[in-house]
Amino acid sequence: MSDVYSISALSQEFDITTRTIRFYEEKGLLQPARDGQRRIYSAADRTALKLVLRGKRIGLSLEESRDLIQMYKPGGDNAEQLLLVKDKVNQRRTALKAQLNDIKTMLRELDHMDSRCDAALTVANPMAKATGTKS
Amino acid sequence: MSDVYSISALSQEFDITTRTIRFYEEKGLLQPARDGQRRIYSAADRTALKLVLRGKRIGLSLEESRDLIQMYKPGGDNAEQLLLVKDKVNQRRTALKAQLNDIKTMLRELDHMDSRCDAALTVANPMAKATGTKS
DNA sequence: GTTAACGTTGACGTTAACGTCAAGGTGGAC
DNA sequence: GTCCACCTTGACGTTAACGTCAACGTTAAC
Repeated sequence: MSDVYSISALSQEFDITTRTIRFYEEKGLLQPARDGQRRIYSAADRTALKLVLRGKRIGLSLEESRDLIQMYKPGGDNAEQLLLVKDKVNQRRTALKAQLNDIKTMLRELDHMDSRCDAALTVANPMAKATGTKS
Repeated sequence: MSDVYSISALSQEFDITTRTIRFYEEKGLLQPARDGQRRIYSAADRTALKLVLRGKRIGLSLEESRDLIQMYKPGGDNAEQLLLVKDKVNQRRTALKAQLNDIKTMLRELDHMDSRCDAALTVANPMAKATGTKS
């Protein structure tokens, strides 16, 4: 429950290099506090880092993740800002839904290929049982 | 229903440059036939290209897409090959399911942010109606 | 027969996202 | 006080995925 972290602690937790973490700071994705020279990461910084890494896993660029993090933050702006954020949120949501469909389609195709492999294997060796990995 | 395509026809259809298509060939993702010098793309080539582009949308590298395309192809190999393919298929499937969960989580968070924007807007201006974009 | 549209092969440039290495500061353990 | 593990800031290198440009072949239209 120590709610501050060193750079190496975060790098170990998420299995990334310290260089990567510093790089994210260069790009404006993180703004850790300092103790003298040393970087001190808060729980919020850690959360932001998690967001970036999840963003990477789903194919977002660092710039896109930075925008998302920005949207997460202040919240209490004027109406114009809020509408702009809402718009961006909805754009991203539309993109994610499309991506979700792409993934579902590919999963169906992989299921299909798996079945066909099983079929071919059964023909080659009717005694062996297919390993059930589906769903 | 013309089942062959020129490089520019495909580039227009998918809104990519001809350079990109040639690059994919360099990387072994496409192997179009030739009419003299000219590249001739079959329906199968076109399908492979679609797979690559979908792969990109969901964050796959070209190398990963090439592997997937390879798995789609022959089918009638020996048992050892088939088991290897089955294994790769299942690895990819596991990864895609994880990615699917990441996306669903992010979609939920975006929904949440959208609601909070609406709430903040309603406080600022109780008369205006929120634009329903959800689900 | 020449022009315009389309194609070809290099070859070099660019951007994102880090890796790698050098040179040095710093704080606690002994 | 002197290691040593950890941290710092540069600065240059690298890989993937193309963009861009030059120089040239080809073919259907006029």
